[in-house]
Amino acid sequence: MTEPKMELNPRSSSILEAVVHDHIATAEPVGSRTIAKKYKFGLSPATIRNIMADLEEMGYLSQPHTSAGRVPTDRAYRFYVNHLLESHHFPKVKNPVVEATLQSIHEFNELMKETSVFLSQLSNQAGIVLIPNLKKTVFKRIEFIHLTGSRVLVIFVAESGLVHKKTIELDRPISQNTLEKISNLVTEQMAGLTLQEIRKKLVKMMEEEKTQFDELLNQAVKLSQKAFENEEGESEVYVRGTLNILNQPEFASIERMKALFKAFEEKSILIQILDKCLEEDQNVKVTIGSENCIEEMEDCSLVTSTYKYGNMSVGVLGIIGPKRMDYSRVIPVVGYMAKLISNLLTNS
Amino acid sequence: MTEPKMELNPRSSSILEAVVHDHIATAEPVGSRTIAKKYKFGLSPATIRNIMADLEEMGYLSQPHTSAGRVPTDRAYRFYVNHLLESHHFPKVKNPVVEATLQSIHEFNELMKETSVFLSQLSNQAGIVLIPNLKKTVFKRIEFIHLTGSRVLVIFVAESGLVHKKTIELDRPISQNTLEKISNLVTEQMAGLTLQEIRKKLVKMMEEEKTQFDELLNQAVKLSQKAFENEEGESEVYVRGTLNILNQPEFASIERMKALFKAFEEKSILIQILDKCLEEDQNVKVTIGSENCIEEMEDCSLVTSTYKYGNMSVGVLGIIGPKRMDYSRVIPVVGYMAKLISNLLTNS
DNA sequence: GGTTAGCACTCTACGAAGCTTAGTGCTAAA
DNA sequence: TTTAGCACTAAGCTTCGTAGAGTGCTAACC
Repeated sequence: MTEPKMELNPRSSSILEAVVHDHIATAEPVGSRTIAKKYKFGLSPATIRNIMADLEEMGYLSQPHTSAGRVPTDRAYRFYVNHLLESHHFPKVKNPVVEATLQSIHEFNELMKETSVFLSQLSNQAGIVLIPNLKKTVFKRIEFIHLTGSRVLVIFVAESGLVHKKTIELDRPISQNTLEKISNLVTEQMAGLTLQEIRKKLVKMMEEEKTQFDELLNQAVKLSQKAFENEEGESEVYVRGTLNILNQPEFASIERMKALFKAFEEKSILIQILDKCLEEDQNVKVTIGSENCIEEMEDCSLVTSTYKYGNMSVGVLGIIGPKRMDYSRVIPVVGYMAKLISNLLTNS
Repeated sequence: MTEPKMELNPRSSSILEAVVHDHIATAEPVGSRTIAKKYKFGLSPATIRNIMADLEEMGYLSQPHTSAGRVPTDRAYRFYVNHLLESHHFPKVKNPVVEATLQSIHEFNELMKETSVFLSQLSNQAGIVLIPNLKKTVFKRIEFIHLTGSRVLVIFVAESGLVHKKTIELDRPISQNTLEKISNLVTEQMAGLTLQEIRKKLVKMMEEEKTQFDELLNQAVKLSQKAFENEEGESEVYVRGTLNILNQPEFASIERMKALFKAFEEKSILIQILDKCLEEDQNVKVTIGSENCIEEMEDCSLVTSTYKYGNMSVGVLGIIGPKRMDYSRVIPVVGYMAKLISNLLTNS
């Protein structure tokens, strides 16, 4: 579906807005009489019927059945979001409690978990946060800690405050003392680099190491290799407040619900969608219904925004709810939270 | 409700078993005709009706309405689990794929997450795992790592392999170098102790420190205090495979579902129940319906077992599903997984 | 005395019929 | 171009009747 060539004239556009607006409020198909009564266009139901018939022909509205009112299509929501919502009419969002609470959390993952909770509470939808994966990370420290036997815990600390841990298994035990030296050595070499740069550097170090044999360096390279292998893909996502969605009338049917919860349980689906948002890196992005290409979620919309560490977008946060959501309330919430988190990450 | 004084005679008992068995299989109220036909007692429906009426009087069966068949009560399930299931008839559970997969996971939390997935898959119910909290932990290393400014990452490593992290904020920055020394000092002092013992030791060290002033020791004590404060209560629980429960006919009603998912989202409810299981520390424990005292879960049963590190029970794993579940299949699964995890934790 | 056949009774589930209601499309007049 | 009017449609609700499953009770049977 492409945008229709034919422009909507102002009157049709207003009617469409009214239909979308009313449907968002009531969750019911909207009839011509309702529009005529509630919204003072000075037109009779008959006229509005004609216009609605036109809008249906153009693909903006559809009828569940012959004698029902009209329901907005995905295209209608898209038009509504792109052309009818005016950002200067958005309510200002500012919540001191949220700000204070988030400021008091020092642990990165805790911060993000709490963020997803607030997103869901402020929007009355489900809140989602995609945690930065290591690809986007500039490392600050790499720490090796001895566990049991030849098992070693690796702690990655990113400049952004993100902490990631991993366990690796060696051929033979290494003492905590040596591990400390290695930690410092590796950190010295790798601090300030991204995963990709570290990979390159590792190759280079291996070659150097061949010429000038150094036991410690040798071990350091080996450990780093184990530490950094298989570490690109891992993304994590927090979803909170899914109950909010359950309360929406459109998910009263068990089958819909199941499909949706399947998508939530299979986090990989969500990650896939959110990764796409991260790549596109828009301010606040709205993905409506089937635009997200996941069958289970064709009744849902996402409102997302990337959040930044410094100048780099490192993750995505937002909300997920039925297509029929109050975009004018939700969009500023997501924008607000993204800015808030970006500030918190960058200035701390 | 206490156990009834009056013993069930063998015939009533068999009939009760048949009713429970059939209801588990069909999810429908069970009538006298069904029992007479499917289970060859050599009795007519009328006789069975009489017996079922007796069983109802004794509180083992109930009727949804006058002309429906009978449904087992909680007491019936309890009797079934306690007296009618014979563990030597349980199917043997052994799954090489599960064993191999779990063996290959080195990270504690990953291991537990995967365990909850396997629990759900093997039982066709929702799998749950309660992670050990620090109360039950014997510490092995405590590591302080410098983050940004005066922020310090604390890594707790338990003997069991459990790794817990936390961020603390100091009055003023401390260099990584000093932190390393403090890490070693604190580890030296605290290794092998439990949280409670560490608390005691900290008080003692504070007093000592007053008499013989030592800058490093001073800092170490301060950091430890911050690290160990507010760390008792935190429990974590993994729930996987909730979709399995959605497919059970008794949760076809939206309202039931919502109640259940509310309980799942509010992890604190689950933690409360599981903590109780941990205290009681039975082998495999079955909690039926209203026995768990949580209104939202009165249609559910839990089958749980503690898992051990060495001789100490440190956590709980199990499954959660409708009361009407196949206990004879589920109980051995939980037992198997508990043993498997205990072995993995202890011998590694 | 326990067991069973028979029968009246009860309640639910299901479907058809009928009514109401919301909303449409079309036509003809303003 | 707009509007009033009207015929039409489909869904939802209610009512009613029926079929079916299952019970409890009684009386007969072994």
